[in-house]
Amino acid sequence: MAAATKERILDAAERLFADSGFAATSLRDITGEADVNVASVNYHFGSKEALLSAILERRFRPINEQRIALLDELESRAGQHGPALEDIVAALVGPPFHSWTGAGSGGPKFLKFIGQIHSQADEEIRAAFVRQFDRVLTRFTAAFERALPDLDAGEVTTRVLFIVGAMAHAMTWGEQLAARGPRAPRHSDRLLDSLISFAAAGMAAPQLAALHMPVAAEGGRP
Amino acid sequence: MAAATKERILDAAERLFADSGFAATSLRDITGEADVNVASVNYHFGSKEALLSAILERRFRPINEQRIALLDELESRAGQHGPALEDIVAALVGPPFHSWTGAGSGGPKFLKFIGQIHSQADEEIRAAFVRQFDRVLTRFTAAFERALPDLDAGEVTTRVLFIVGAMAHAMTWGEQLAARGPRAPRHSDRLLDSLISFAAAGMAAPQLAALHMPVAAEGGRP
DNA sequence: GTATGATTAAAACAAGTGTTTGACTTGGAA
DNA sequence: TTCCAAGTCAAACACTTGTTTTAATCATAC
Repeated sequence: MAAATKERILDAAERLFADSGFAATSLRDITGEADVNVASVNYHFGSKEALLSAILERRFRPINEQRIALLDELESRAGQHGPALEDIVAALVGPPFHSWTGAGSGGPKFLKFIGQIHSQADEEIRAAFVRQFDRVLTRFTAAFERALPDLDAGEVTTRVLFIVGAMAHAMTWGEQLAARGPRAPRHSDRLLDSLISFAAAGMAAPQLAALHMPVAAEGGRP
Repeated sequence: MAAATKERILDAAERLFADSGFAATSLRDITGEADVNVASVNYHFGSKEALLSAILERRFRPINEQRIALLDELESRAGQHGPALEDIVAALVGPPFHSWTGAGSGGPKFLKFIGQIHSQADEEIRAAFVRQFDRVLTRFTAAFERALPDLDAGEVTTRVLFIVGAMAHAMTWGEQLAARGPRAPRHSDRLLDSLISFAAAGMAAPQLAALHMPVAAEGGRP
């Protein structure tokens, strides 16, 4: 019964964190939903924060490993010019989406949870998350830099940030806006296709060469 | 002294909400930072939730009004084809950025606060925010639809969602990633320029006509 | 001057927080 | 059967939460 309890807590917590956020969800909300005793969270995980870490570990590790595996494969197949832009984008944003319909589990709530986490500003949560994501960001930034030699490094990082934000936002709000009738945004596979084509085009946009401040902005930033 | 207290509370709360989120920030954190009594929040605003509403009101109303005013002006100037894509994008994402350096106030923290709010999944907060933003979303979706007649309506809504997400994410995380040395993302004016050119290019991306599932996906979705 | 209404202050409120305790129940191994 | 570690449970822990109360203070009009 031990494993069952742990899993039940993880599932319930993930669901509730997705809906209400980390701080606004109490342990009693979680244990109530999971139908277990309050003390079991601290028995199995140690603390509420550690529970969050466990969720991150369970879900994001496979996702980030898949991202990097996909990128590895793309780069080994590609010629000296590196993989195509769309493929890099797909390797970056695809895994979180596929964890939806993927075998193990997840469910729509997990997409919302990803969106939540990506935008949680709490220092501790952010630290735990950045630790997981940093290697991915570095690898993909490098890949994009090779595919887009006209952009300088800072611009590439900025645009990767845009892509991740677009993804997270769509995940968090997609459900809510699905009620917009004919103007409702797509979701699932179609949403992923939209995101990939949007992000690839955005990535490939020409870099404006200091349009508004032609000279003053050229100096190094402290 | 009354006005001073109210303003001090608003400023402190905005700053702290930006850093830690709504739920994780206590009234005592706020009143401590603002150097006022705990009771003054409930005296001046009525409740913690109402304080958040007051912040939204103070900041987002002018921003959303400016967005729509800019769009009005663009459309009155433009020919029958409507305004240019970049201009629409700029009218959408410019105002929140300019509230940074703009007269009244704001400060960098306000950008982070916007990012927070845009991604808060709490039902009450979201409701208050959507109320403010819905008109903007409708107007801009219509403008984009006219500028991009090849996209269907749902796709336009989806991409507006992407843009808002990219903006919010950059605002929330930009500060954190500014320490990335040569690969640091830009911020302020440069960040806005990057966002506009990224978003306009993404908006103009060709719509994939059900690439991966040519037939099966054509049926209506339940 | 006093009276008056608005603002501030200290203290207390009940409810909820994450966490810990210690007794109780299990399921197998010896 | 006896034993023991693993797990569960109700209860309590100390503390924080948003809110309210009541008294003190303030500015200002009379």
